[in-house]
Amino acid sequence: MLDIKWIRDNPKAAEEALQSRIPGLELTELLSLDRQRRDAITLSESLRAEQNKVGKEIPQRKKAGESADELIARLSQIKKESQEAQDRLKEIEARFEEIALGLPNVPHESVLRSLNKEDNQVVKTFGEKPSFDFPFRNHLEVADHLGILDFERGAKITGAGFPIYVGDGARLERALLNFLLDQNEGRGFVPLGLPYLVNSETGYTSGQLPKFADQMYHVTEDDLYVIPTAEIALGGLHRDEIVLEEKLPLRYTAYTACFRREAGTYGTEERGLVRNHQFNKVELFSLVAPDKSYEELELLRSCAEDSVEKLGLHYQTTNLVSGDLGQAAAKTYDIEVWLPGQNRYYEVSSCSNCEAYQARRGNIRFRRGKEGKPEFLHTLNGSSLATSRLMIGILECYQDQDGNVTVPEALRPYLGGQEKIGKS
RNA sequence: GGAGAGGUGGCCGAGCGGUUGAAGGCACUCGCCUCGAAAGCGAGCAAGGGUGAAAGUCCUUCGGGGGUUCGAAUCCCCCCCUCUCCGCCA
Repeated sequence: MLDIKWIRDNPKAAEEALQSRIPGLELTELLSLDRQRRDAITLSESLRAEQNKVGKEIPQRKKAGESADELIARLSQIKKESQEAQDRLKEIEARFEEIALGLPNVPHESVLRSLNKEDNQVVKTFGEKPSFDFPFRNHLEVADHLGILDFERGAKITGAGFPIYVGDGARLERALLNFLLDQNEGRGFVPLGLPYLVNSETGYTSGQLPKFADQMYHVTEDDLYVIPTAEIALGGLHRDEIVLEEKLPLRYTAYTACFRREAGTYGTEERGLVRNHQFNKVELFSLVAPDKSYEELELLRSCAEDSVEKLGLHYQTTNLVSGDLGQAAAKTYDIEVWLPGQNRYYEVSSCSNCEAYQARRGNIRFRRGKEGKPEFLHTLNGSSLATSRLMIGILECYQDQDGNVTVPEALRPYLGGQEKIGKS
């Protein structure tokens, strides 16, 4: 949600900024509804004020022993008009919200305005593309050889896109999760175990609802949504709260499974673990004072980068162009690991500053000092990291001639010192 | 899932149809007092929104939504949450 007052005062700037994300977007209807909305509020409230005023005279009349019948008759007329005005206001507000809730965030000034993903700017590169002096196997071939992933049976018990991790595959991924959680906890992020199902209010807060409802699994019986990322649950954590400034920044980390319907991405060449309906991810989430949020974004980014570096994988970090940003983000860094089997970089982390977009939707505020007015704080999220995709990188980049996989050193303590994954 | 109790301001807690946006207390802020502090005394202390240059003014909000009524924190209906007991269960 954007600040309607800001849009009202800077309609041109707002429209231009949003057009860098959605070509041809116009704010004229929103602005017109805003005008209508405020007019309707004024009318409705003045009628209500009169209603209250006349209402207060009635007990006085009665106390004085006079008849109040005439006042009551007048009041019912006012009440009728007032009711009509309120109904009209509700209608206008519903339409206003429908549009306002659908608008994405305004890109930060350091974000290149472009609709072309090709323009994403590489801001950092680590390592180099690995080369192999033996016949290279992609992660599916490695996993098949080692017997550590089972897609067929995953499809049997659920459907396509629900892989099963087997034996050392399961252990390796668990090692990744534990490694990342320990890293993050060491950086001062409070570990949380989160619900995987969220209510619709929480869905709205993060910006997932209403626009992307079709990307989430929905438990209609209880009207709960299955989280596509821990970010959604974390966004709801401090909903409707006013936190004291000295509590900031609030930093959290959590592992959750993530569930995505991936509607509309059917039939891609993304085989194996690249894109699934269920995958695992460790998330970082910060709530900070507005003047600290861009500093915090760099922190999230460096945490994620550091973890990838410790795993020894080649990656690049990009500053996304406006057209590639997620709904809630004002600025996003993607960290992309080179996956030789796909012959391209793939996102393992996305770190975003959502500024006050989510805070406004979820009414998450803070107070400066004891006297200060509550203000919206800024929220940020970053993956750290998507372990399913990391698995691909490890299986492909750490394979040897015999099809075995060397365990990255950073993970060995999490596998009881095991150095190799071989055929079992 | 069944039965009961309850959800009021930052916190505790009164109110149970009409100047109650809400008594009282705690916490907090300012002033007095003090060498300083505590205690004591005095004053202040919700959020959101409309309008206005501002002072102000008006509206909404006592878990959420609907209803009864001229008028609801107070009465009725539905839902959510918390607690206790029973059932079920990892």
